[in-house]
Amino acid sequence: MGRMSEEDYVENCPISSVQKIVRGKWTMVIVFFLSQGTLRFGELSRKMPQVTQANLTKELRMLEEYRVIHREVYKEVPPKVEYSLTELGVKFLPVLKSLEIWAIEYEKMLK
Amino acid sequence: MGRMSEEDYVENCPISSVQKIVRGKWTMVIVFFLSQGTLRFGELSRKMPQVTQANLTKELRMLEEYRVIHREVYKEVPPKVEYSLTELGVKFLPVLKSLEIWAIEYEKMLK
DNA sequence: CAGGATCCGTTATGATACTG
DNA sequence: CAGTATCATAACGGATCCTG
Repeated sequence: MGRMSEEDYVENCPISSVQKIVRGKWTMVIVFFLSQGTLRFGELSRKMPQVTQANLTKELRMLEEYRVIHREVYKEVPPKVEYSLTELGVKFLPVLKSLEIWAIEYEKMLK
Repeated sequence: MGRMSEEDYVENCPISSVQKIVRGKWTMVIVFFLSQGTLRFGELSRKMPQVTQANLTKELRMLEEYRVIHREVYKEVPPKVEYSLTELGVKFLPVLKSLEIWAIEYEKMLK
């Protein structure tokens, strides 16, 4: 493959393929929490009280579909579902970190 | 400041303050293009044919408001407006880079 | 307990036409 | 050239109730 022209960037650039993942309102927060270890749905939900269960479910399903997190269902009563980062999810942590660094720069700038 | 508890993350974490910037559908693409140099509205618009002028304007205004880009208006006829990255915008480039790295990992994973 | 289903208002985005 | 204005639609986000 040759050099990518600027004109093709929007179509071909890798970022556009993952943008829909990053754009989820809670994806990064979810990844952050799961970076500290496996969590059950209820635990995650309690850490993010602003998010309704319906929306949390939606985001989790999206992250699962994109293979950022893993969903383990235990066939028990009462039901038990655990979420954890996949390998791909772990590899996302540097992105989270660099964004955090920028966020700090951003806050400094506001003063 | 002491350690941030997990429970406070969503409210206090720096990321939430910049999330709305990152979440813009075209913000990262705009920043990418401007990282290569100043561009006029029309030039940028031609590089992103998927985006309507109206929406491009909105995103540019948002990025300007958040001080990621600078908007220079020349009082001429015909009008001329140039966009460029601010210092803060330049500092965002590592984030873009780390996301790109992850995106490449992501594509590999799909095979 | 985990999350599915539904309703519904708010944003986001798009197409198109128009203007200083 | 660099937008605005208008209208229409789609996606998002929240609240509420339901179920294996």
